[in-house]
Amino acid sequence: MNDMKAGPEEEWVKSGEVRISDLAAELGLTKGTVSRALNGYEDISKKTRKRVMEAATKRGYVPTTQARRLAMGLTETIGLVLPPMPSQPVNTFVSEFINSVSAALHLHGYDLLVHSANSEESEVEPYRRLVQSRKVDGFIIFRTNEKDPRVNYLLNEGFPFVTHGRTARMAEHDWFDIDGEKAFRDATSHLIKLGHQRIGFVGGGREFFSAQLRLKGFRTMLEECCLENVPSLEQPGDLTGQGGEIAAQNLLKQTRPPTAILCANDATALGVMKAARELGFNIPEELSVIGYDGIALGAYIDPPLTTLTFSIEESGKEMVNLLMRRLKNPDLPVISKLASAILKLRGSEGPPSSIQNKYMENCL
Amino acid sequence: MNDMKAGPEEEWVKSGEVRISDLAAELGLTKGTVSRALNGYEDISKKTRKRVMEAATKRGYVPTTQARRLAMGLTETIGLVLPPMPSQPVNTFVSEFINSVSAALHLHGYDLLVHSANSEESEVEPYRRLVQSRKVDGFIIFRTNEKDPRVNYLLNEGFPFVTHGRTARMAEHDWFDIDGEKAFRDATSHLIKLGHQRIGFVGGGREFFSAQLRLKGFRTMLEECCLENVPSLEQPGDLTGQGGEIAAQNLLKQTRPPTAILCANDATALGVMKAARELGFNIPEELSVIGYDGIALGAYIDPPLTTLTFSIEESGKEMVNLLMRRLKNPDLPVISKLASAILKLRGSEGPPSSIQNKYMENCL
DNA sequence: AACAATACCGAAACCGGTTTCGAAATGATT
DNA sequence: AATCATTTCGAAACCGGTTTCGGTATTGTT
Repeated sequence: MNDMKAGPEEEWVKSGEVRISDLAAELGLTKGTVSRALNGYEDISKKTRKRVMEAATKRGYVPTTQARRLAMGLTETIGLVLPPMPSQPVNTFVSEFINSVSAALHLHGYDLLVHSANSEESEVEPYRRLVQSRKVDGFIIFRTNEKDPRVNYLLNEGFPFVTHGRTARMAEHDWFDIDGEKAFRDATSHLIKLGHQRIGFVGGGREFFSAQLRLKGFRTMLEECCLENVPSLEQPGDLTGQGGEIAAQNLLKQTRPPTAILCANDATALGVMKAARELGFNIPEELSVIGYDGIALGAYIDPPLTTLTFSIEESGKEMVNLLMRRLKNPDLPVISKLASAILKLRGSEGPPSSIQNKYMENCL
Repeated sequence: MNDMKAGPEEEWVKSGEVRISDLAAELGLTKGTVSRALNGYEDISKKTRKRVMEAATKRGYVPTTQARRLAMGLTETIGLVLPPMPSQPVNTFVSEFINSVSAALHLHGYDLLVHSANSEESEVEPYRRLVQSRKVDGFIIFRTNEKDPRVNYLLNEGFPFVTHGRTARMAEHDWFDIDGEKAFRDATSHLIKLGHQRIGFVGGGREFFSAQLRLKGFRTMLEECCLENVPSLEQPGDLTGQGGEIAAQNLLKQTRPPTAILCANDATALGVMKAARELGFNIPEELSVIGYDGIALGAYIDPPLTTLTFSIEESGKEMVNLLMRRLKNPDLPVISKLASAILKLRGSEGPPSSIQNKYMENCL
């Protein structure tokens, strides 16, 4: 720029080819000095700092991440291990979550390493490998189980992590979660206010803590409204569409089928709706269905699926905040954050057709 | 193990705390020798190799990835930049794709770095940063545009990458793609054989090469079967549900609406089905709908969505294979791989109700 | 037994940065 | 002008590995 007559040998088109030693040699300094100048050390004169800065931008110098990280003894990388995919993935949660986590990490100068789990090996194996090879500084864990081997392993190692979802040892680690219990209280209350008295519930596997909490919210609200808790109306599920189908058949073939079904997630709800259609139940006239997750696709089916939804972006952000705090100071007391889901009414629920059960007015 | 009387100071519970220099000191060797022993060099005696190996496993030595990579001048990491999320993501492609790519990379000892794109900056900016900071050895790119700035940048830099989807410069880089043209010829042919003569098409944005190829397949088959190509039956879309709704309204409000609609993807098809329902069209009796992507959710709606589907897992594997080949030998000629989609009949298509147009028998 | 060939390992440079320490140069103080 | 405090930078160690080179010790050959 400052000397066009220098000719083409002055061009530095290819990026990333200049090292700190090149800069140092060019400026007649040592690489230590150049490094300190670039990193804002106080023992560098304004003049040389300016020289260094200008040369760096002119030559397009960008420090080699690997070398910097090795020298500083950190990886600036967070690991996220994908659980083995269900055969029929219906949820966009994972990609949205990865997106928001990655974006939030980037603000802190951290990278996201995504690892896939091999279903043939132990669940903790990927974590062990990443820890031992020192590829990451911490983990983002989601879809926790109540007794989670990953959590146990990392707690034992003293390795930083944050979970999306609670565990049996939630008092020992940072976590973020959606208040599924409250969400299902709300949804149940909504159905009761509509006049429903026989409400079915399709849960998730026992291993998923969150599904248990949703069931708890359902039961709590039933009790609060003086409605009987009928065991046959509580069906187990597996958070998949197929599980929903089976559960719905069990519910709807009963002599007194429920007039509404709460589902532990949207995939389950879709299965329930499919089975209901096949058994001749009109939705929402003869059967109300409510899901959980807020998947966008629910808006395009007939009728659109009423669901409990929450901000995945916020989840990602909050979890990253928790993790960054932990990395900065490992000795801080554990903290947690509970966010709430909101009931998104879209049309798959309504008042029961035959008000054969009188509404119990002693409960609001 | 060999001396339990040594007491607890012989325990090495915490993993990843032992360095190669520790091993060397313990064995009375230099770290260079230990390194060569572990990496299978020939100039190490069987005896010392055995000693080193045993000590390594006993102490749980795992080399620090950062240091190894710095020394060897490679990152063993592949970058994948997520495109800015649409406001309403309906597709599980991304998470499945990440999963399969990650798994395939792992087999080669590579990691996957997932980066999110900031919609406020240039599309190539994330790539530039990752290249300059030398965080990755190559890229996996998906959802290509015909004129793709990312491809232009990386080609100019001479940086390795593979695309999922073709571009205008596909002769210059490795790519993997689904043969969307053939897929839509098949789908169109299927509809024609069912008796349809007025077939609508809802495309994607002009920038998506793949959407253009699907349109081409549609047109080709129409021509092959001597059916008139009616411009008003070709509607633009944007690969979203909303776009599908608008396009369907444009199609179905015509005086002679189509009896079938082909959609550039499943999200669009869902929007089309929603609009059709609202306009009183029965599917598939009065309107056939076919999508593309094979999203699992399509099986749970009413009627289940007939779609063109392909193996995302295979896509990921193949792309990783292409990229690994390129990294091993950058000077190899570019190659590409075209996989085919298959028509998955699920029920959203059937013969047109009123056979008002006689079937042209001069075409099969 | 003398010599050449081979096996085996140590020493040291290197990857590309960061950070500590001390010395030289500069400025301030008396 | 001599002394002391500051500013500014060079030298070198370090992070944790890999890889080249050369020198012994051992073996094989005549």
